[in-house]
Amino acid sequence: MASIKDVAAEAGVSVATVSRVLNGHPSVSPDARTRVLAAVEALGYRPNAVARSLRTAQTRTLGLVISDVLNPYFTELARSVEEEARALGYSVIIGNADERPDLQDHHVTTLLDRRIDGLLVSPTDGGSPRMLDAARAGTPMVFVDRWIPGVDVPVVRSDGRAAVRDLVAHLHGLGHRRLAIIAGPAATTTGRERVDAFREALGAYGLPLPDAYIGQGDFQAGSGRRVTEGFLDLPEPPEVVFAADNLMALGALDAVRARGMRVPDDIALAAFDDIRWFVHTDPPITAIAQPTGDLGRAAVRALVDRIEGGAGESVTLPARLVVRRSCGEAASPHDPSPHDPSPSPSPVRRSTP
Amino acid sequence: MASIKDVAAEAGVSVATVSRVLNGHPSVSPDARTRVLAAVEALGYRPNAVARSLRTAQTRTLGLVISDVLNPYFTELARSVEEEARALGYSVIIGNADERPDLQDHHVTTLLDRRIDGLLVSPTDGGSPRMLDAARAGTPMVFVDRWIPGVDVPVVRSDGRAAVRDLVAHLHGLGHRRLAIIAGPAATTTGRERVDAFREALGAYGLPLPDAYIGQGDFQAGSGRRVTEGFLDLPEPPEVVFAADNLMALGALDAVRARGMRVPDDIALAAFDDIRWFVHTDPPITAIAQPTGDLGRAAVRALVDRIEGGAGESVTLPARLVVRRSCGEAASPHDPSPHDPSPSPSPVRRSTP
DNA sequence: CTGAAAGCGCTTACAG
DNA sequence: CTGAAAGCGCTTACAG
Repeated sequence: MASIKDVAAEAGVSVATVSRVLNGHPSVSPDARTRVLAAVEALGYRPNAVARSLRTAQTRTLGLVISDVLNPYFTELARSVEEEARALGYSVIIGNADERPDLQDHHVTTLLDRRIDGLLVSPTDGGSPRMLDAARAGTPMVFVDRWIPGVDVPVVRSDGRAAVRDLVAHLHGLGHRRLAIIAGPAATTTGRERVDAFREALGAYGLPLPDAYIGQGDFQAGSGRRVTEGFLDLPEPPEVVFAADNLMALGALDAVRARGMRVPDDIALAAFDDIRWFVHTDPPITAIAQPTGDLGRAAVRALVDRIEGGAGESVTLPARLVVRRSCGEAASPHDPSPHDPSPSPSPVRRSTP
Repeated sequence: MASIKDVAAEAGVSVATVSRVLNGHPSVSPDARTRVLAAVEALGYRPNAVARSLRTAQTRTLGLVISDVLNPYFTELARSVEEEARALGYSVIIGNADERPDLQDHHVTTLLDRRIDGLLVSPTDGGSPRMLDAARAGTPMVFVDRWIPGVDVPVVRSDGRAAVRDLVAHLHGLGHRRLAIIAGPAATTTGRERVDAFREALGAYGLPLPDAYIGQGDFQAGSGRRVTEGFLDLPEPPEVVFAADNLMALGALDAVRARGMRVPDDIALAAFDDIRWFVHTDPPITAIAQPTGDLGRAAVRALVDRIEGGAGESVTLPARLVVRRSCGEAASPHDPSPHDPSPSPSPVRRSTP
């Protein structure tokens, strides 16, 4: 592969001059510039980013460590992150932790070894030593979606509290009183917060959230299935299962189906994190939708701000409830939720007779 | 951040010795080794991968350019690629082309500039000049899923021919005679092959595939919707729509639903590329499943083989038909397809009454 | 077993 | 405007 030396030789100038034209430095004679450009063209020369990074001490690369690529929520997040980063002149390297702290650590380490300019992370756990070190050592960092309390790092996330309240209001209005939740790992903020928000919203209606109605999941489908089976085995099973993410909702659906039961007739189901397929599941699933694309973009802007020496503001965006049919029929033919600006068909429109 | 010099000073040895112990070189005295290790520990030293790459001319990194991260098929492919690469000591950088040739080019260029050791690509189009150049220039490369004819690069893919034949047999057995397809871009091999396989399979039953029944899609949901609307507007609409990927099937579902029609009663639907949600859609969707994980792993092995000077064998794995209910009820209570080793519930088991 | 030195491909003060 | 030179952080023949 041609190097800058080859280009210099071909153009009859020094490597310094080649470097200057490549970097748009103003003090280069028009003649030199054209000769260099011609040489670049002739040799198909492309600057070696590795060498450039070593010299300039910046890689123009962002690391993104997500908890699970197979979760459409994170996939969409990753896509918007890459998009915004590209717009700002950065590349992004994604590390998938698969909800495993050890894998998360592996990726953080690898990314740091590559000297990425900044790190975006949605922590799988309470924070590995490596990540905490990085934060303390001053690596520009921003948390997205999930975060670690007590660490001085901006966090870009969405607040589902209001949406969860809307959901509970919706469920209560439908006559449901025994509501259960499949929680995410207690080590994650989203794992804890969604349970807290749910409990709080239930409290407003004088409803309890007994321990038996809190199933411990891990944000993966398998746990959703197991927890739901446990709920169904209870002497008094819940009337509603609220899954704290879409994959656990998938597992819940599997469990209900395996018993030959039906949603919402036998048990209602709702999920955190909306996905396109929820419109077409049987029945369409009521879900809380995050402004995923906005989160990804805001996170990148905050991180780039930090990289450039800024403070990197934290951002919290609201989530919203999207009512469909998985919790039962609405009382009126119109959407009872004033918080649903969804352009999707009215929830009472049935896709099955 | 501590450099190798700092470690050498701390340990009281030369940087050469530090480098040797870091790289497991045998000729280092036990004493020097322990001192170096202690210094590394004390300083929290981590080798700079950028510098190492510049010096060794290898990055231990693979590039993966996929057509669309939002497509679960590619997400799963990416995951298995990363997994196998990690097992072999490589990192992978993913570039998402979003089915756009210009974006694909951007990522190929960026990846090459970073001097990745090898490139795995599922081309969005007939092959950009940059990619063709890279292949010709000897960059170790392997095509996954989609490929470009006439380029001397191994391809790891799955052959859906037999599964498509099974699908057509299934449809024919159900009494369907007017079968349509939503094709992928003609510039992609999978876009062309799936139509060819479909036409061929129809031919075996003496069924035609008229132009009006070939809709041109782009592997995105929107095109699936538009094409399906076109089909439904035909004086003689098809009885079956076969979507060449899962996202276009989603669009088709949207279109059918928007008309207040039902699958399979009003029109049957089948898709290429199975996803977990297809079990829970209304109705469960009959699909052709690729051995995605195996493809990803085989592709990495082929690429690493190339990188290490091997030939990098091409691999073709069979896809299989998974019958569900979206094409109508099977005649017997048992799965009529002998090609479906799926552990999923029997296709005639109804999840809705 | 160990260290001094060269060099990977760049960028960038410093002189001119 | 231009070039020679230093240096980024490593690895690795070459001598000893």
